[in-house]
Amino acid sequence: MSGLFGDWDGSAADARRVQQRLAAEVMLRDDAPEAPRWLGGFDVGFEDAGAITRAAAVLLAADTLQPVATEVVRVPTSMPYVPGLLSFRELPALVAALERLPHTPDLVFVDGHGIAHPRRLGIAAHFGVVTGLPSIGVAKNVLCGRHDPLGALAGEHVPLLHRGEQIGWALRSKVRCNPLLVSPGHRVSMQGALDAVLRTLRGYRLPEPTRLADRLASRRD
DNA sequence: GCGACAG
DNA sequence: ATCTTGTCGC
Repeated sequence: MSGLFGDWDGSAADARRVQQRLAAEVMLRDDAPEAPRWLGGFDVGFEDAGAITRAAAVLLAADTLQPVATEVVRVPTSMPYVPGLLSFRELPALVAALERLPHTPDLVFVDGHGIAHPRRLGIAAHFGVVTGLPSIGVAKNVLCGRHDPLGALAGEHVPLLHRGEQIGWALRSKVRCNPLLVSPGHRVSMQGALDAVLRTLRGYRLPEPTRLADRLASRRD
């Protein structure tokens, strides 16, 4: 593949065309050959009033969920945030951080949506397609679609629907916290995405991979 | 035409 | 996303 965005000409209209083309390559089946050994957590933050994009990558052992390596990459911010085009702004930094990890993750969790996107190519799905890695999107807010009211207990979940199809799940990951929006990115099924997030929750609203990356990207750690 | 709109 | 301490509620 020629780069993260193919032959994108830089315009918003063309970015949407590129998304439609890449969305056709998304694979929504669990085809992981074996039990994942390494998990990856990815998120982006900003410095200098947005002038610098700060990408964080965390590698965790799948069995213990303990971090074994972290990477932070800082690059000049290339474009403003445009709803629906988040990956064009954040993906380059995230992939750079991925390439610096000592091991390639077997399954990746990205802060943002997977296929729960107008053209079914949120940043987690885009990340998966260009890297070829199984990926899952974990977002804190809805971009498109809607869902029924959610129960108050941790673990309760309902489908996130858009144009008559399920694009993800609204998940109460922790009591008294707003639900998470979970959606498959690439090489993961709808059920597989939910199961993977449930398995990596450890008492916080965010699953460990994304929670640790979040702390690094937002300067807190 | 009028809102909504990941991070 | 980010600017930012204490504070209300469970």
